[in-house]
Amino acid sequence: MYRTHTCNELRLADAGNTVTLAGWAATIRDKGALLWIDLRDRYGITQLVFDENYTTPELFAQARSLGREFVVQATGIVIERESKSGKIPTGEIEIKVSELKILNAAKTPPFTIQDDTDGGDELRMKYRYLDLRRNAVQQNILFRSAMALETRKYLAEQGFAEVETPFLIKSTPEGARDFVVPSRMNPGQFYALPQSPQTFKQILMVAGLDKYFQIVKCFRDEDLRADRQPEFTQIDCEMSFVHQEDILQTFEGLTRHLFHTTLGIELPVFPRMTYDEAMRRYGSDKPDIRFGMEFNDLGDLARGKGFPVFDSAETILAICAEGCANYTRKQLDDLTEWIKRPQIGAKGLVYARYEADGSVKSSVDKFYSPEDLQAWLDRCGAKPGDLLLILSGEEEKTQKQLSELRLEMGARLGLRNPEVFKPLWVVDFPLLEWDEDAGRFFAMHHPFTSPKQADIPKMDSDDRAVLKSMRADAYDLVLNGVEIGGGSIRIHDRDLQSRNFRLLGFSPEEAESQFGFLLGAFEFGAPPHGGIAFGFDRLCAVMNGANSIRDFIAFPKNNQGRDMMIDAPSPIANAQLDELGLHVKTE
RNA sequence: GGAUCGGUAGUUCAGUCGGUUAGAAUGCCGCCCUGUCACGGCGGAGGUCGCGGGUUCGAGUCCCGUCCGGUCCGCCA
Repeated sequence: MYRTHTCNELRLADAGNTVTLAGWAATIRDKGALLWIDLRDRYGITQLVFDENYTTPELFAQARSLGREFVVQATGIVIERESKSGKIPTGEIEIKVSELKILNAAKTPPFTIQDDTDGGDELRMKYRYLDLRRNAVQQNILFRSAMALETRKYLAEQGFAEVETPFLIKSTPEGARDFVVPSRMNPGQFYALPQSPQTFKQILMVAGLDKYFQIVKCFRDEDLRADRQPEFTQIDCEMSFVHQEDILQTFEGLTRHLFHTTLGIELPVFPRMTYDEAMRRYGSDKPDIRFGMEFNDLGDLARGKGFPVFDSAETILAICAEGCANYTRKQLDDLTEWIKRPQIGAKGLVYARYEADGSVKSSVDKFYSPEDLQAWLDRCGAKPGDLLLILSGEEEKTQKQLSELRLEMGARLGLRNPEVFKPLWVVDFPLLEWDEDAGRFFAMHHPFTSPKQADIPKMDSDDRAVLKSMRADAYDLVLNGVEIGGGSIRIHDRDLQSRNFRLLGFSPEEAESQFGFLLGAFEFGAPPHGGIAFGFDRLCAVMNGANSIRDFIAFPKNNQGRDMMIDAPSPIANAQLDELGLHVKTE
């Protein structure tokens, strides 16, 4: 037996008992005649004590010879500490060690195994097994484990069946790039790893599974970000005989259950907003509603007064930053520079200060009378002391730019508190998205998304504006400005699906070769169905106020898609290539 | 594909206008210390300044190229 207790179990009530603990030597404090070792395992820390008065010289020397991160087993009596610590649950006791065994020596780690480690990201990823020993990271992984367990509990309770779908599937050109896997037995042919189990879960509905879920890996061969990994995990669900409302209710319930069980937080009923409203009020389909600072349209007030930039602008939008009228010229210049960076791409920033004395000072005083400016302030509901920030230009771009500025101002003003959670359903997404480069429509959600019943007649229109105005039974769950999940009611009618494919520019032959199995299935009695998928890694990160999902993934990739620990990807031997019938092009 | 920031001791970083012996903290090693818990004190070792080229009397510092890492845009149905 390696241990009788973990390192977070013993308390004052255990004093006098002989115990055996095992773990890592976290810190060793040598005081000469006294020596303490903090023994650490996943559960906590228990202090071992060695005292010249009663520890044999041999044992004392052995204790002194230990290095950090040695794996040791210690047997001794639990005693009450002379100096207690309130910092750890075992702080009132320590182990008077009588027997010490080194289970494994360890090299000095390249960084400290502490909450505030001195290790940089690169080292931490290379030595991820050491990084994962750190309490801070371990808690994240354990949080994720609890989330997965609670997800299964809740969905099982609701009657969902967990079904595994294949990882080796078929490549399709729509959507993200696929990771492909060569088939040895079928030379020249390739599997693709799923971007999501979309078609399979719909087929499970045709098969009568009624309610399906899976906590499943998905793969997308696109460039990475702090919140985007090439392999990531979804809570993937599909339900039969449901309307949008049933799905929203079920997954609002799941989200509330997860917050309740893992964080002890009770979320209110989630507000809902249409896509159009979200774009109008926040310029984003995933607005952070922890703070206001909503958009105001100044188009009718600001045009036609001789300011050429505004006169020629399709859209003029303003936000009101409360209490920012005292911004210095330098701060405003900084904001202007920030908004002009290529990543944002605005041409310039117009401001109007509502001074404390009630006067208005703006960067466009030349063109506008105080009365004009007052009308802007009133439109935005500004109070003395507030600052209007105004962007103009082409509508979509301006919305996007001002949305970025709004988030930046929210952050600067400390309005994006990571401990506050404001969930939101965004509903009624457009069915189609026009791609200027490709010269055709793409599905905004995916090609199986059902148009709203009332919009189905519009499908036959040749007018691009009419098609653009079509709305879908598609919805996203947004939490603190992060898209946590999305889904839709699916098309279950073969005829409607064919019409949708036609809109998306698929010839009947292309539709047949790529999705024939699904279209075929729809001819054998597909029930009305719909579903949703949550980004599991992202949900874990947002619930902990973290921006990066990497700390919630045990073994993440870096932003070149590399696993720094195992050093993948890597070349393979020629023999292996031959067997797969592959030849690598060299430049 | 593009923008941007960084690479100096095991680690995290500082290093002025280009100037002669490249520093700090921490970690590591040694000695001391009877209540530590970020223990403390004294001492010591530790450097291909990412790599290659260039400018210069002289380069960690300036220029060009390149590699690696972070963040972002494009991309991500």
